[in-house]
Amino acid sequence: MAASTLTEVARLAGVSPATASRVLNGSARTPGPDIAERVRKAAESLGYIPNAQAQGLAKSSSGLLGLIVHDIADPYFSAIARGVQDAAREQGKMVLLATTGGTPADERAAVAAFAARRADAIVIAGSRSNRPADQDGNAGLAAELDRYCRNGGRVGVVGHPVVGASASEGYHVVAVPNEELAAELARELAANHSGEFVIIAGPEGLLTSDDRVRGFQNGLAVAGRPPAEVMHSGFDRAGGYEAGQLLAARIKARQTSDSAASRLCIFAVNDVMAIGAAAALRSEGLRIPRDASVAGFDDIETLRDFRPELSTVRLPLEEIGRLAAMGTAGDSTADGGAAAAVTGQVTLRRSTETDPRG
Amino acid sequence: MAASTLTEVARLAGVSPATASRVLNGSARTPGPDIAERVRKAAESLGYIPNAQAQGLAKSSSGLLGLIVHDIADPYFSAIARGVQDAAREQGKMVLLATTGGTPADERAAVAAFAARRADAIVIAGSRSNRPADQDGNAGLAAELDRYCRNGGRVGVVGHPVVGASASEGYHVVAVPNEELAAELARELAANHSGEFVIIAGPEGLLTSDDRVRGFQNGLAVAGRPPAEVMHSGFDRAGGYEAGQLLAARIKARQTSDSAASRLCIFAVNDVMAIGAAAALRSEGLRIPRDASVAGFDDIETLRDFRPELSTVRLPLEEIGRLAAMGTAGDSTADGGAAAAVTGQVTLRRSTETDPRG
DNA sequence: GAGCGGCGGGAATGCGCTTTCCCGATTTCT
DNA sequence: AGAAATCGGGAAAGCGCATTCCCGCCGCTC
Repeated sequence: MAASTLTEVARLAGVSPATASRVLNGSARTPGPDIAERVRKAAESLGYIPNAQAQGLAKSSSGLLGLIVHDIADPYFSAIARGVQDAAREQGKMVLLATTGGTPADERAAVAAFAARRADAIVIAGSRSNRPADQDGNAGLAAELDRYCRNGGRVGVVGHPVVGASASEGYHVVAVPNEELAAELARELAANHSGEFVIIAGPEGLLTSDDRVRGFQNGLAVAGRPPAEVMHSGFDRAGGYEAGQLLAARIKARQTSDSAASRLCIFAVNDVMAIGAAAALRSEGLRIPRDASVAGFDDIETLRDFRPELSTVRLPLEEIGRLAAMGTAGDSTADGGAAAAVTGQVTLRRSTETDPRG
Repeated sequence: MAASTLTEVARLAGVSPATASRVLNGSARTPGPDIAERVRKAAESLGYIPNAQAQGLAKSSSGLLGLIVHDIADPYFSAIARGVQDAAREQGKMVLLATTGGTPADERAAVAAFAARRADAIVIAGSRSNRPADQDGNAGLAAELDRYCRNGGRVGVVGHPVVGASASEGYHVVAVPNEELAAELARELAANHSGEFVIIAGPEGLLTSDDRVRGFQNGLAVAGRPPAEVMHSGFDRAGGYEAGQLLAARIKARQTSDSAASRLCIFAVNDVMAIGAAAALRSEGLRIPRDASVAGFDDIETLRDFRPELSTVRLPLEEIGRLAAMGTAGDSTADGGAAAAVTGQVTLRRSTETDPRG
């Protein structure tokens, strides 16, 4: 018992399918009011729901917006997803979700699937990777995206252009000033911390992580500080926790050997890693900011109630998602490859206070 | 420059479209190996991507799974979304996302949109509402869902059946034992708390909230305690915060007037509300669990690093999403209206400790 | 060796809708 | 008033694919 079709509606209304189509789905030509009314009534009584697949097939455009994220349950991505969803709704589109865990091969598959569904646009969130192991995957992804663009698809990328993608038109990237903001964070921290800095980074090759590391080091340099040691770990809470454990041991060793040692200042390249690191320190009996400072990046909303309040860089995640999605609308050459601008804000809070009461 | 079509591939391979279709998309009849090879090569060289819309139109099934949530950025929903996404992937489906803010009217629209896209199944997460104001909306939603089911759609609901929906086949609900678990939580808390209980609930009529409140009260009764006062507020952090402010004032008043007053035990019907309440108390200079106990519900992953650790009821959110999505697969009468079972676990942590060192 | 079943392939139809093209009936302009 | 422009509606041709039906060919049996 399939849903009723436009033809049935037309027959019931005593008009041609063409006319029914014109009245029910926005057309340039609007039939007479009496006829329109009749059609509408017929549609109503039949509970007619237009078949979007058929519509899409006929006008070759689907009203679909593909969204690719690493993990929808990660608050970073879900915030972006909200923005994308918002924008999509405004454009009268629906969003198709794909989660890939950040694997270029999976991302490629997702792009292909979106292309198969003839999605009008694709938004890719999530750090690009430059690891040697992802070389092939990236090439494949780039090829797939290029093909998609050549076929008239529009793509919006959050953060970095896809590695190796030729910046053909239809491309749009929302640039996040990770490097600049990390540098600013470093400078501000350096102004208050006399001690040593350590960076807990994600896997080497993860562009977002690399950018933030580089920016932070630059900021340190500007402030006349030596470069911070960089520890590579997972880009998630577990990675932060792991690195935190290592650091905890080191901090404790230092405290005993050299009681005057200045506090370590730890910069984790994202908030969840920072939380992980903080948890590790705490589980080792260390307190923040008394025994060490900890800063993150992103300013994840759900984490704002964390104590001590995390110093971080606020990123307008939802806005970023919006922009990425919005950039895919409109005429295709308006901003071929152009980058929408987004700005963040260094936000110093308790976790890096230097007059530790805690 | 649209993507290449099956016909083009067929022509290039020197076969008929029928044959090309048979080799490229799983068919019962498999053409000879030599021909298959030729077709595959042609497809490859043309970068052929099957048009899912056309496929769907032809075999009337879309490979789409619709997911309806209140807000994808809410960790509760994003956890469920992950489970749904997982299940969808296993079934070779893609998920279509719709966020509605919990408004039945919007939910109805989303169902209609999914129906238009001929989604094979729809999963609805998020508390059903029974408010008088939602009466009409609920009726509309129920009608839309029924129509969808009659047309062969399958729907999975998290928590409660949609208000007013006739349990036709194709329906599947993942029951969450909110009431039982809340009762258990109440009993366990009552065993350790001699003081008064207060419940911070969501808006009246929100089924999930109501269930948890009812369960909690029952548990209290079983433990020989008088019913707790119920404060209604928003179902989110802000709501919890607001209620928390009121309670903070009360707690402080009590502390001054009656120094021997026992600590209040606050049950917020979900974790984010509990966090909000805790934040409010803290901003008023109160400490948990020293000045009051706080418990939540859901055990949101991102909130596990909150301090004091929140006592709550662990719900296997991801699993719930999986089950809801899985339940929509397979033959339609297997469990007409049946409920998949899910169980949670009361998890007492620091926020309700009665020997407060904090 | 003639008849028959089976198999590999193609022609054709239809999924439900949009849209161009066309045609008769009004209008409108010179 | 006659011609041209306009409008309101219908017929029909796809959109890209799956699938049913059909046909020719092969090997098989008796």
